[in-house]
This record gives sequence, C-alpha cells and structure tokens, in this order.
Amino acid sequence: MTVADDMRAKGMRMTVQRRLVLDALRRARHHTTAEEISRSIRASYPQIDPSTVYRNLEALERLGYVTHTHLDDRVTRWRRADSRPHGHLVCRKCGSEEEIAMSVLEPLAKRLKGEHGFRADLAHSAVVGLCRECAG
Amino acid sequence: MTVADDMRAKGMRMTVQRRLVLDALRRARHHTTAEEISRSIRASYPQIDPSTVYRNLEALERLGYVTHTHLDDRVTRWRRADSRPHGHLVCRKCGSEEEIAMSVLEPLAKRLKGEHGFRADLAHSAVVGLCRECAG
DNA sequence: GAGGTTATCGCAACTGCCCGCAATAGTGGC
DNA sequence: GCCACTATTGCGGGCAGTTGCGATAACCTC
Repeated sequence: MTVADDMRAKGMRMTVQRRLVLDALRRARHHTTAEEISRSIRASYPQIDPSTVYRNLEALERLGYVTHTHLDDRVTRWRRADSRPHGHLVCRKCGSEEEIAMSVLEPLAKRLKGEHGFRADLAHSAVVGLCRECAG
Repeated sequence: MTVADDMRAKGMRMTVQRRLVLDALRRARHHTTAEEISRSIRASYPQIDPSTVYRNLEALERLGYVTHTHLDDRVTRWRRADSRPHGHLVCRKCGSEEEIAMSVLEPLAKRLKGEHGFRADLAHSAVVGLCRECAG
C-alpha cells in the first residue's frame, strides 16, 4: 500500500504539493523545520505557499507518516515517523542539544501509565535544563 | 530585601510597568498568559505596550521571581516562582490538563543528572500524550 | 472521457511573541 | 534638588505558524 493509496482510502487526495513535502522530508536526513522544507520546495516551485506546507505536515502527521518535536525555541522540528525515536536534552543557557535513548525516559512513561493511565509521548518535547558545563 | 532593592542591586530599575506586571502576577492565582496580564494592565493603563509586558516577564524570570511553562499550545504560561512547582500532563487529543507532583518526575531528573550531568527542569514543559479516556 | 463533489490550494490577514531604535525616565553622585 | 548616565519604554516591523475564504483540481461515477 503506497502513501497515495493510504491517503485515498482515508478520503484524502494525493496532490503535487503533498508529494513535494514528502520528498523534502525524505531528502532531509534528520529533524527539519517547516521553513526549511518550504524554502527547498519554493526553490523549484515558487507558487507553493508556506501555509500549504504547514497544512500538509499536519495532514501527514495525522496519517502517522511524520511527527514533530519541540525543542526550547519557537520552531517546530519535523521528521519521518519511521526514523528512530529519541529524547532531547536542551540547555536553556548555552542552547546545546543532546540526544538521548528512549530507554532513559521509559521508566517515567511506565509510571505515568500506571499511576495516571496516561500514555506519554516523551519524544514530543525536549527536556529543558542546564547542561553539565552550564550547571557548573 | 524588597524586589525593588534586589533589582537595583543588580543594576536594574524599578519602573511603574515592572510594578504593574508584578501586581498582575500577584492577583493571578495560578498560571497566567502574557496576553492576560497585558490586557488587565491595559484596562487601566492603555499606554503600556504588550512588548513591555513580555520584556518584563523575561526580566523578572532572570531575577528568579517568575517562571514559565509550555503546555501543548503556542501560549507561554507564567507563574510566580514562589508557587509550588508541579508537572503537567496534557492530552494531545482532548486537550485535558492534569497537574502531577514533582515527586513523580524526580527519578528521571536524578537519572539525567547522574548519567548526563544534566540538571533537568521537568516543570518547564508539559508531558504530552493521551489521557486515560483518549488512550482507550 | 465528461461531470459533479469536495478536499485542497493560494492568498491575505491574523496570532503570540520578539527585536531594533530613538525617546524617556529611574538612578547614583554631587 | 539637579545632572549625567544608561536601563527601559513605546513603537513599528518581523518571525513562525494559523485561519477563513473563494478558486482550483483530485477523485469517483457513469
């Protein structure tokens, strides 16, 4: 089942714009921003509006093809859903970012599930704090 | 030592705008938004610019008088630093919010400190996921 | 392949928030 | 009190992202 088929099966349409967003995400090897995707598409197809890119990222996310993460700035980071999930440590002072294994976050997820029935997505937002250097 | 003295000792100035922001934060009993603070101040002092409110919230945060938290929308929540810290569970589907004790988050903070030397502020961003009802 | 339905698009305007700049006004020293 | 210094302000404009709307174009049916 192709992405296009999956979309059609859900009453959605496979448009050129959608395909371009998917391609851009495939080319980007890691986290990307909507602005970056928009810019790379508009280099070849300037008539495609940034808002279309945003809406398509959301649509693809609803279908489970992409996910997004928030670090400690105002920019949303996007990645394909089939890339390996991981957590982020972001230093609020120097801005450094470190990726950490989900296994580190697992015990908290388990506890939230057990005590609150809450299915936590701990890859969704970075853990903010002070890195080793800045904590002093 | 009053807030004003503390500010002066750090080379900052106690302005009417600053005092109004502090007062608004004192009146608000829980999380507030900058927009809310701005609106309540501008009701009486319409000449005070929203950007001034934002800048003052940041200044007061640097001094340690207030902190902010991110739930799962684009709005920053502010509260006085002397209110009891706590975590948040936010459901990405129904939007429900639940407050949780910091003790639940403590073990992760301890582990991040031990394994990565990272001093995590786990009250800074909400844990996003699916609540008991939406997880099904 | 033509036609009708409606998901999606491009556009323009808007949001919460941030920033540069010239004008203003707290502050410490006299 | 008055002055000089400079932190802070209001303002205009920018940024990432969102939304309403009329026009367009994928899709299904025949």
